[in-house]
Amino acid sequence: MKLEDHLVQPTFRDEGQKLHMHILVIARQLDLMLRRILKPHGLTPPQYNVLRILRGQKGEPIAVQSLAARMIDPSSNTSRIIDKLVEKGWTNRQVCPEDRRRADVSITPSGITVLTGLDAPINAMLSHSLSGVDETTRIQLNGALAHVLNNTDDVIATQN
Amino acid sequence: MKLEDHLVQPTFRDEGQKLHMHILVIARQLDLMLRRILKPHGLTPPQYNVLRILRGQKGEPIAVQSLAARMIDPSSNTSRIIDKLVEKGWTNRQVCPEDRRRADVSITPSGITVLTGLDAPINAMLSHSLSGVDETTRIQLNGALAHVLNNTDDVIATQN
DNA sequence: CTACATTAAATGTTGATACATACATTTGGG
DNA sequence: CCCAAATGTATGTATCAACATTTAATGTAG
Repeated sequence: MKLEDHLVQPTFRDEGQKLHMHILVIARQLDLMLRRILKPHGLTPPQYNVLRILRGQKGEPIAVQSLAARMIDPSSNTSRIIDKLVEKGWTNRQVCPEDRRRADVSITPSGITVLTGLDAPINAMLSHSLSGVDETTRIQLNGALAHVLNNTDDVIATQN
Repeated sequence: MKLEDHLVQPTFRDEGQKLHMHILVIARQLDLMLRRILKPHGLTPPQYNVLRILRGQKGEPIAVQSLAARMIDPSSNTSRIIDKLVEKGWTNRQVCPEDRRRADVSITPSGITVLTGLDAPINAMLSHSLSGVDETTRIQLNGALAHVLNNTDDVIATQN
């Protein structure tokens, strides 16, 4: 199904507009697919994102703000996302002894287990979404998108 | 700012993973920038999306479900999004005479005015985000992303 | 014509999100 | 040592979204 069919639109003004729409619609699709895989496990995409980061820490606890900086969606509600994960027993949170403002977060063995079960279906989904896009094209895409990301950063930054 | 800095991650497993992250992070950035432009006007991105579609109808009313099909984010809350726009006097909604289950929606002159004022800043923002990406590259990107979109559709469709 | 299914839209409910603010703790200048 | 500013996290609030259900209108089989 082409982008035009997705948006029931015969043509786009130019390649730039089409590119924006492609990015927005694909991001939306990826999010939807991820949500469907996660839902039976009681996880949302941001929660999954946090668990992935914690697993990457290999046992090293991490402060909430460092976690937020690594998230795809660095919302200001990282605390509440962690709340949910703690409730389910997938993460630990404890006040950092050196700086009692900080909260150290880490993943539990049970959290690792959940992630392990999700690895296969999620990798399959992601890999399927890129099937038919060869390595050279992937590298080209990343190169161009790095440029776009750099441009958007300008705007975001000047308004902070 | 590179993707690696955004996610405070030294490297990515492969180009595919990087591509996914690029798409998700850029979509997030575009949404954030759009939100910032719209907020002073009391609009959210989905509301803006609806107004754009209605303007594209050039006066022709459209049913709620057709509207939903054209939206970037075809949530099931199109009714409530229209509620907000009607409250603000930017759209009309009236029962369709031929099929009284349907509700015909159209944009008001005041809605057109709001959109007109937004055109310049939003086009500037979008065009800036793609600056430095030449036409050839844009076409290549769209070609590859059309492929990706096609792949994700498989997954979405088979689960409907 | 009635009964039942189907369609279109609206709404109830629950949970998540953005943004602003509050609270607690630490830091650093005087 | 004290207090103002900065920092790290949590929470209040309003909005928004997803999903399920409801209401109303139309289509269709017998």
